[in-house]
Amino acid sequence: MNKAGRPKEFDREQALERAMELFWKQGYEATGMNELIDQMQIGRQSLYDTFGDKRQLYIEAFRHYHDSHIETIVQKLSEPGSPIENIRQVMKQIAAEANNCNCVGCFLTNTLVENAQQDQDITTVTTASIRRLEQSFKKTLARAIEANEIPQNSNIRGLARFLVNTIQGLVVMGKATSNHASAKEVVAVALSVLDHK
Amino acid sequence: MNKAGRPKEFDREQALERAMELFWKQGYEATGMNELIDQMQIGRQSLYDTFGDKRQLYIEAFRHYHDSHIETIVQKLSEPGSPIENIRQVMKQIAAEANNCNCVGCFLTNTLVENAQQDQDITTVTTASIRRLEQSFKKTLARAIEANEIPQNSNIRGLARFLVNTIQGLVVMGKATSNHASAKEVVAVALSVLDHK
DNA sequence: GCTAATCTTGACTAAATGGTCCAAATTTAT
DNA sequence: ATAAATTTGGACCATTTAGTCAAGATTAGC
Repeated sequence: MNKAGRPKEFDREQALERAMELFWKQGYEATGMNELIDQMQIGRQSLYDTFGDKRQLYIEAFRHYHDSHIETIVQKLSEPGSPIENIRQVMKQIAAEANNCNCVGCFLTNTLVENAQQDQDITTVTTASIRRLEQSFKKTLARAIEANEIPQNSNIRGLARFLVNTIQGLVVMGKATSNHASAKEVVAVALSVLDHK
Repeated sequence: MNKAGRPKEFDREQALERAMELFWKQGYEATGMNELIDQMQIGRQSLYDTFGDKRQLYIEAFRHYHDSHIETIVQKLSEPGSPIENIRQVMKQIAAEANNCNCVGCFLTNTLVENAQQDQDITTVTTASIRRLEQSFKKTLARAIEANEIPQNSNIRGLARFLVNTIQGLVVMGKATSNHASAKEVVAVALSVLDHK
């Protein structure tokens, strides 16, 4: 039986969302617990009780990112209609987001670069996100073959990996140039590999 | 007149090389001055006298990276022989390096992700490196047109940006998968945009 | 040999870090 | 009402951080 005590005064998901925003903007090392406490608007002890330590909070924030952002891309790719058009739309949107005012890029990319290969648990979750994206593109490309939008003998695994690779590139390049026109040009060239080959 | 005092006991470039290695492996925030002093094998005060503070040292380390690594790529692209073959070789090499044991990726990419858009001076030097790469690819593609290796009407600026974008993607993906076969697949697809279009 | 300039060494500092302790507050179940 | 369970707030702590200070060492020019 749950002899539940005093209820939490904050919403767990909302606090996590705020933690994610801060980690996303600043990275793991550059973000302090005091900043997190301010931004999350919860007490210090509540934070530690609910999320463990900084590292666990970060991983939880990453999971939140995966569920709220990566899965959104997956869903858009699987929408009805032309599979290739879905891919086009997703790529265009990412190119636009990578060059908007915030310029925060992508939390997955940031985490891969800052923390993967240094922390096994983080490598596990980031790799899972990458694979999820890759599989999602692959399924969409398989549907494109069925719909006769690309040739029967297309190497869909290679194309899927290529598209994920292009996305990661776009996000990094957005930090360098913040040039939407440039990103659009890159997407146009990248998508040309799907044309009437 | 230079009333030169006691000479330095260390080699500036060598110390910088070692600082670069550490920043490269761990990033800016995760690297402490004590670690740097150990790795660089110079005294604390010598470090501050010679390089200023941590931030200036980092920027100097980045310049060192540019001179020793980025310029190497530029040089390989401009070597005599088939321009397209030069591009092929460079892309293949980067795909291999992005998946070697160290898995440190590329210092330019790391810096872009961790520090650009937060620090103006860093944004300046990283953007310059990206532009340098882009121009180098563009020149190589122009030579490819002259050599009739690609069509006269090729959009060489778009292709150049696309190739730099692909490189950034490869480095990030290397952190996620460490799968050389996958990287080779990506490069193959990417280079297919240069085929008999 | 003296002086001015530079480098080296290690002790030191003030601030910030991630994390803990504990008492008071608030809830549910009995 | 009371007891058990949980959350809250803030004081607190040990460690680490980037950076400084000062005294001694080593050089070149005079």
